[in-house]
Amino acid sequence: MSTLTKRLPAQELEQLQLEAKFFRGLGDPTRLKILELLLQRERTVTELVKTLGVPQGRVSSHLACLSWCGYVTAFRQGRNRHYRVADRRVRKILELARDMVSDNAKHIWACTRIERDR
Amino acid sequence: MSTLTKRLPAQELEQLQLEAKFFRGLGDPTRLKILELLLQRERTVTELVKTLGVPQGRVSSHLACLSWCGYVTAFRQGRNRHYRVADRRVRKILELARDMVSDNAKHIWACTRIERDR
DNA sequence: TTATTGCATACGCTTATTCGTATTTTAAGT
DNA sequence: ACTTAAAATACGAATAAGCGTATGCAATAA
Repeated sequence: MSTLTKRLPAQELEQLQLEAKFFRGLGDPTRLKILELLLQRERTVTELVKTLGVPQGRVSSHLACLSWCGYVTAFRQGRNRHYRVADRRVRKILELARDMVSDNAKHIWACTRIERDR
Repeated sequence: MSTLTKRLPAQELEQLQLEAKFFRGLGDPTRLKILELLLQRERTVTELVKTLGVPQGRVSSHLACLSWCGYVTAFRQGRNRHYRVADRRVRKILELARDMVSDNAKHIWACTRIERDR
């Protein structure tokens, strides 16, 4: 638990923790790839599993995570559960990030405080 | 290491990993608070330490992280090292996120796949 | 109702990330 | 050159997050 806890008003702290958690939702390559696929078109879990080549359980977990953070929504249709991107802002935020990353790729790559191969 | 490794072209995988890492750079409340302070105005490490109430070493580490990701830049002036936000897009991305978070606060809070009190 | 398909969740393990604390490096000021 | 303020880095301990595997659950179809 961060030392911030002791210095910031509870409400502000909570807001920061929430935002941090929100960003961590985007901090995994599999989840980013899922979002990319869902930005193309809505998909079922099974479709994602097939495309990604990642075990079904893990895909579901990642989807749960994305859903909690508000990046995607889901609905049932027949036997399947369809996922789609929840919000226009998702595309915006990803584009902004991609922009910045391409400007700073070498730097980020060199950073040792966050591991790379994940 | 994610299973994606085996299914994606190396270059695309690397791009995703880079972006994920980039977002994880924003995935800590202390770093978000630092950015918030730097968006107000440029500051030295010592000033940040005083304001945050966080040990100096840790502030420096977080700054290093933010710097590698391209969120901040620094320059020396006299004895001090001044940090500032590197890019207009930083403010944009944070505002976008704050927007989305305020729409989804309850959901994010309930997510158990990412811990909250950090 | 039973079987089956599609999806969500659980659990132990491994790997990342942060923290606390201490130490080292850097370079300005004397 | 020497001192010292300012900042960066190191290291072990603690916590978080991801993975593989297995199991549970729900709803449709038989």
